[in-house]
Amino acid sequence: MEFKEIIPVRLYESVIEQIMDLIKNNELKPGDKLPPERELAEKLSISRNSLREAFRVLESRGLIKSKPGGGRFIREIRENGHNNTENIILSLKKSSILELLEAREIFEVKIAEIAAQRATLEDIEIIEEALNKMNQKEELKDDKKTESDTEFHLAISGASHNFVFVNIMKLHLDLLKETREKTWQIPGRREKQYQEHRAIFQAIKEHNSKKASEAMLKHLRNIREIVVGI
Amino acid sequence: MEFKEIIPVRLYESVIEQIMDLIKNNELKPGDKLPPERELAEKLSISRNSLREAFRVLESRGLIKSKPGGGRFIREIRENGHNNTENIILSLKKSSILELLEAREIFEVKIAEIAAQRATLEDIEIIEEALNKMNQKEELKDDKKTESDTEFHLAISGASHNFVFVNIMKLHLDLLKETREKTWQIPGRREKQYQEHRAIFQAIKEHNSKKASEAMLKHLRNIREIVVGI
DNA sequence: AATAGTAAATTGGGTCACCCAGTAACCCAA
DNA sequence: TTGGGTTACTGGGTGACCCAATTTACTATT
Repeated sequence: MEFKEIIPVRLYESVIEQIMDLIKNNELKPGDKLPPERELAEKLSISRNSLREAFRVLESRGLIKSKPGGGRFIREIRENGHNNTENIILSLKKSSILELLEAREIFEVKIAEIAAQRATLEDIEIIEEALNKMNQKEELKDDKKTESDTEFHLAISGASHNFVFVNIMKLHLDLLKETREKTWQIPGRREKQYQEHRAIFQAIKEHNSKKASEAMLKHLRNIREIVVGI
Repeated sequence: MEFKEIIPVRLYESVIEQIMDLIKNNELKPGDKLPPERELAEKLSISRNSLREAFRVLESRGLIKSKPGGGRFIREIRENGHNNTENIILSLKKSSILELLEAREIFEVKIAEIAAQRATLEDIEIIEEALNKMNQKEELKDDKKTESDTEFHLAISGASHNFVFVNIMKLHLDLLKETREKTWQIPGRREKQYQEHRAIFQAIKEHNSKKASEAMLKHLRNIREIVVGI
C-alpha cells in the first residue's frame, strides 16, 4: 500500500500549464500579444494577482515580456541572448517524434555498448530485476508497462556509470512517454518487447559490447517501425 | 553611437536576487524557514503581492516550498523524487565535466557523420561562415571566441537536419560553457582549434562521413585532454 | 504522566478595489 | 512631415480583506 503526498495545485500553476501548452502547440507564436491582464483574468475566473504570479514565472523563464502600458508578448527565442536551458527543453518538447527517435537510436546504442563494457555484477542484477518486472504479472495497465520499460532502459544507462547518460535517457524517455505508451496497443508487442530486452540484457551480462549495441539498435529500430505505422 | 534598451527592474526581481544571494552564501540552508509573508513584506517595504510574485518564481524553480498555514521553507534538492524535466536539467548542471565531455564525444561524432551525409550547399556555406569568423579578427575576447565556437558547432548540428541534435548540442555547449572558455588560456589554442575545425568542415564539405566523424572525434579528444590538464 | 481534544493565533492562498505611470492611437497645428 | 496634446488602455504596485490549513498553547481525560 503506497500513498502519495497530496500537493494542491496553485492557481498560477494551472495558468502556466495552459499558456505553455499554447506555446508548445504553436497557438502562441513569438511576437504574439497576450490578452490584457484584466480581460484574461476574467476569462480564467481568477484574480488579476494570481494571473500576475503566473506571468512573473513565465517572464523569469524568458518566455514572455511585459511592457507596462503596452501589453505582454511572447518572446522571440533569440540565439544570442537568453538561451536558457528552459528554452532548449521547450524546443525539444516541440520536436517531432521521429527526430527524437533518431537521436535516441544514436546515443542509446552507444550507451548499451558502454554499459556492456562497464557493468558490474550489481548493475547486471538491477537490469535483470527490471527486465523481469515486465514479465511478472500477467496484466498490467499501459502506463505501468511504460514505467517498467523506463526502469529497464534507465538501469542500462546506469550501468554506463556516466550520470549524464542517465539524465539524457530520462529526458528522452520523458519526451517520448506518450508515444511509448501507444505501442502497447500492437498485439503481441509486450512479448516481443520482452524478447528484445532479454537479448540486450544477455549481451550486457556477457560483456559483449558489439552484441549489446546491435541488440539495442534492433530494439529501437522496431520501435521506430511501430511508431511510423501508428 | 549605440543605445541600450532601458529595462526597468521589477520589485519581484530585486527580491529574487536578495534571496538567491542568501542561498548562495549559505545564510539560508535547505530546511530553513523563511519569515512570514507579512513580516518580510514590511521589512522589504513592498506589498505582500509583490513579495508573493518573487516567491512564486522561486517556487517554480524548485528552490522553496510553500506550506499553507505552515510557512515557506528552503527546499532540499532531491535526486530521487519527481523527475520533472526541470530536475533533470538541474542534475545535468551538477554533472562532472568529464562525464559531460564523454557524452558529447559520443553524439557529436555521430552528428558530424550524419551532417556529412545530409549537408546541403547552404548548410556548408553556413558552416564555412562560422568557421571563418573565428579566424577573422586578430584579437577577440575569450567569451567572443567561445561564442564563435558555439556557432560553428551549432552550424554542424544544423546540417544534420534533426532539430533534436541542435538542441542537445545547445544544451551541452551551454553546460560546458565555462569550461570551454578556460581552454583559450592555452597558448596557441585558437590556431589549433581553427585547424581542427577546418578539418571537420572539409570532411563535411566532401560529404565524407567517416572522415568527418574522425575529425570530430580528434577535436573532442583534444579538448578533453586540455580539460584534464587544467 | 501521557494522551486526546480544543480554541486561538498565525500563515499561506486568493480576491477586490484602487491608484500610478507608461503606451498607443488619434487628432491637430506648425 | 514633424512634434504636441488628448484619451483610453495596460502593466506595476498597494492595502484591506476573507478563507482554510497549520501551529501553538491550554485543557480535560484517562
